[in-house]
Amino acid sequence: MTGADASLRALMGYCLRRASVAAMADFARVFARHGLRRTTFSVLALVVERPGLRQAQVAAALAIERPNLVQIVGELEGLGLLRRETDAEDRRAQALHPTLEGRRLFTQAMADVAEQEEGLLDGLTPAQIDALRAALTIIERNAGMQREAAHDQQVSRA
Amino acid sequence: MTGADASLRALMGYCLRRASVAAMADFARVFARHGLRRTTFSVLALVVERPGLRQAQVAAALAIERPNLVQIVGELEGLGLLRRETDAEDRRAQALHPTLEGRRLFTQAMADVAEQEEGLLDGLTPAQIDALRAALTIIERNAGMQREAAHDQQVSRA
DNA sequence: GAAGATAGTTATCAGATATAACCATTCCCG
DNA sequence: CGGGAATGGTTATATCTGATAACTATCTTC
Repeated sequence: MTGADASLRALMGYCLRRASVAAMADFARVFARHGLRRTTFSVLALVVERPGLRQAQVAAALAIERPNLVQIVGELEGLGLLRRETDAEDRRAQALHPTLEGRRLFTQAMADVAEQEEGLLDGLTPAQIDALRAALTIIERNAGMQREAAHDQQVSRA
Repeated sequence: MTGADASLRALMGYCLRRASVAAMADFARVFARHGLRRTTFSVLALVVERPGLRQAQVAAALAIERPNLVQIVGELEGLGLLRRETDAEDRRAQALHPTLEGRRLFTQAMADVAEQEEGLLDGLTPAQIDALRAALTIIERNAGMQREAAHDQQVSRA
């Protein structure tokens, strides 16, 4: 019963999702070892890289809906990995700053994640890896553009 | 605020997921135009390609849990796109056969999906596309192997 | 200063996926 | 042959993720 999904394998979307789901399952275990989830890891990464970012900016950068980010940031704050600070210039905004523990834990988690990635990319040359990243970026952009176009259509129809 | 996620972009897993999520959102709209969802489309594809497949075989091929497949097959059956037939050789098993309407609708849906894919892969050469598919296959396999290894560890620990 | 936009929050919901338990049937082996 | 283990399908349920609507507080604009 090998290759029953041959016709689906011809679709890049299918390959993309199967690879993504399989890879995410692996990463989830790595995140869990550090008490994180995929989303909390991503947010922490962003906050460590760019301290002072506001929640809305984090949400936009990671394509997370703001309401969902509230819970994620709350979890990270509860873990003592970051803290919310009301922005002095705009008292509506919450600027996010990593704690020392947040930076420390992120460094460790990122090292683990990188190691996991090595195993995931085993069998690919550096050139192939670069090409893969480039291709994925193009796909993401194309998808976004198609979605926008469809949305525009809807709007103009209205 | 462009490129706030630069350090995450260095992770292939991040690029993979962003691309996958964006692409799936597009495909979902295509599926919906035919009254399908991603999972029902996949199952229908398999049943059209390999009539007579049993549910457990479909579930294994698509990495869907059997309980979840029940609902999916039920939906397709309700739409009149396939029918369940108790297997003569094993009266526990349900062999799945596409209806004429099922084949017809799948052909149309697949054409639409293929067209969507073209747009998604815009800017990639055929060689790049082949390389991408190959890379995704390797990643999926690597991920599966790492998961198995981790699982084996757990088992031997028990 | 009023109207509208924006940041964060709350509550809620929809969807997909995973788990446990159950019945019917088949397989395997003593 | 008979009985226990394994398998196929099903049901019910839990979980987890992401999406939407509506609210408050604050800021912006005119």
